[in-house]
Amino acid sequence: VAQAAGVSPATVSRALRGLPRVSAETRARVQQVAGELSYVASPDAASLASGRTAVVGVVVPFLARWYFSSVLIGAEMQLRRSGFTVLLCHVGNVGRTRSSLLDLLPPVEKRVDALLVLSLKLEPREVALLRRLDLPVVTVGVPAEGWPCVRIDDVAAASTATSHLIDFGHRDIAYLGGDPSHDVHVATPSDRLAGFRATMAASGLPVRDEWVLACDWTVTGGVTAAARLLCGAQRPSAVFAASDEMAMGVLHTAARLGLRVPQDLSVIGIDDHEMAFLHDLTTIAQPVQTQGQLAGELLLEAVAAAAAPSADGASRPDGWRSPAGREARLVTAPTSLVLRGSTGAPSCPG
Amino acid sequence: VAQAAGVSPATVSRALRGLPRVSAETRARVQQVAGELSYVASPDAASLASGRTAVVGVVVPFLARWYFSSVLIGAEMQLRRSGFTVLLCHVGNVGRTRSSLLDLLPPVEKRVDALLVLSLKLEPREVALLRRLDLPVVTVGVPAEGWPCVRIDDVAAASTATSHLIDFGHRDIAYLGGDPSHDVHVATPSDRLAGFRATMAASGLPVRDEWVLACDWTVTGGVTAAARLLCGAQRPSAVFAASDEMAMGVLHTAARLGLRVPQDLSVIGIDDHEMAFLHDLTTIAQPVQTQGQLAGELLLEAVAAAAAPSADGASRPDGWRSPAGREARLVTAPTSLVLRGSTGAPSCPG
DNA sequence: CTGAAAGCGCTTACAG
DNA sequence: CTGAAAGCGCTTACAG
Repeated sequence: VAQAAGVSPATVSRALRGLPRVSAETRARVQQVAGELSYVASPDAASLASGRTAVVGVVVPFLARWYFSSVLIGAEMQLRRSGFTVLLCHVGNVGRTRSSLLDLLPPVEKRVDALLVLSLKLEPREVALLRRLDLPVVTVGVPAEGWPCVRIDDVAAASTATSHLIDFGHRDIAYLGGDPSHDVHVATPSDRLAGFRATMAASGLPVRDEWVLACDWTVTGGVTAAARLLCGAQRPSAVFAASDEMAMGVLHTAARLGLRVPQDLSVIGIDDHEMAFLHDLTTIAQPVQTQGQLAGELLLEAVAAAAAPSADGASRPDGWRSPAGREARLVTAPTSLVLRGSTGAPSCPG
Repeated sequence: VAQAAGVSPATVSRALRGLPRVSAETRARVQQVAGELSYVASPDAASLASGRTAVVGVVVPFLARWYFSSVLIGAEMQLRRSGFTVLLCHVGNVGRTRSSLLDLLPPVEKRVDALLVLSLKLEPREVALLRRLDLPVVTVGVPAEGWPCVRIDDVAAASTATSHLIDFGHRDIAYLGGDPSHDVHVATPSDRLAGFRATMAASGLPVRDEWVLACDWTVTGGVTAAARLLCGAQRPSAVFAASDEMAMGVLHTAARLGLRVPQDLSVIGIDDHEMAFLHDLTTIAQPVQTQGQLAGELLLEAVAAAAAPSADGASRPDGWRSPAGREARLVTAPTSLVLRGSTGAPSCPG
């Protein structure tokens, strides 16, 4: 350590961290010496002594998908601004099953101050683990277990998309988005399906079971699902895909089948994926990176609250605590319809 | 700690880590108790005491691009297999400049055993910092400073792509890929441009300066570069884009201009991006995730070597060390031409 | 094979 | 405002 600079380690510690009880003069000297030696405090020792790590674990199921990597970026930038670093917890999937948080978290749990969980469907044992860890948790995409959450209004987004198709005169509309029961581990926003169904019902339109397709949310998933959907004798005049990646897959299959878009088939997605414009895809845009940023803020708040619970807890009568502070914060990001060329009126309505 | 289990902390430590000097019986008991208490050793304390952290920092310029997130996944999975965790060092870019490793590394440097650097153009001061840190470093994409590196043979890949176009009869070929001097911070594989030039020269074809375009390696970058390229009076009959994302942008612009592909314009890229097939894009495939995995392996080797340098160093005469061990390992991943519909013979050759 | 002791590099009350 | 002391939870030689 840099005590060779003339003072005690305690003073160095205080000076470098900007704590109050140091004279300006001493602080300046310490800072200068530290700079010259390019000294950096060891975070491990600091966290051992202080109990805080300044690290946040981010649990993410698919690092390589646009949505997840974008959320991650947003969160990372926000957290870094406050001096936090991101430790990756990639829930790589092996075949149809994914690695469990039960295996993933142990090397991480004592190294982080909080956990950010992106759209993961948690098993009961995983939830139990998370609770036992007693770390602040924030989720993105789908509310879970009463933890604070950042997401969009999936019902409204799906409703907007569905209405858009209905307004064009479509009646035979298919939905691609994953029957929740089929999804192994990603917590799909099942509200999107609910929004679709509700909007169809409100317009007096039937939803055919064969036209509600489970899909793994990837481009290739969209390709194969669309093949099933569009090759039958009866085919819909429009498809609402719950993600742009699936929608792109649908467009690809439609093109291979010689279907004209939007005359023979309209397609709408959700996301406004960075490549959606290449396919002239109409979609519901959501601010993905911003959601990550908001999640980062929520997490910072949660860490602060966990660090100083006595601030407004101990000083008040016991009953006071729960009513105000306990409400799980639910932040809803705005969405908007992005009109492009993949939707239009059906060529032979009805 | 779980010494409530009957033995000393030292024994617990040895038992749980599988060290030799413990009886099978004791070990079993300790493991059981630890399991019941769901005890996990604190990595911070461990690293403080042992000097090893089991964490690797990954420096990545663009988290949201397919290439980088795929490499990251590959590396992460490989590292996790050996008990290592990934700490993210995202070099977010602010406008035309990026945040410096000088700011990024301090919170990370004492927390990691090694550093993986993905295609980043390092400034002299950053290189100096990296050297001073004395951590094992491995790079991906572009060899740097003699550190071990995983990449593809960029010259060969570019040569294959260029030859492919020439074989179709193209003579007027443009290159999109970033003049190295224009690139602020990503270490573009300038070998690709070199490979292009060499192959053109070998066929006696001229390379026009206006047809070698700097580009930021994104889809939108490809769109705008192509607009510049294809609107002029003189336009090439083929474009070789150094990445699929740029190539997709070119295809988009070509379509808007009413050019037929491949009759009016052939386009080839490099990557075999997961969405390349949607655009029927001919390309040079590279195994991206695998490269990440290989980089992870190299990093593990480097960590092991750093941990036990005396193993074959101290026991030999001094001169022995350098010759054999110092060679920087350079792993080259294979590439292959993926033939799709975006390339063909020009409609009016010559 | 096992335990007692020292120490990793910080931070945190506690005295001055 | 500053320093001396204890301790964070492990690991590592060193004795038994």
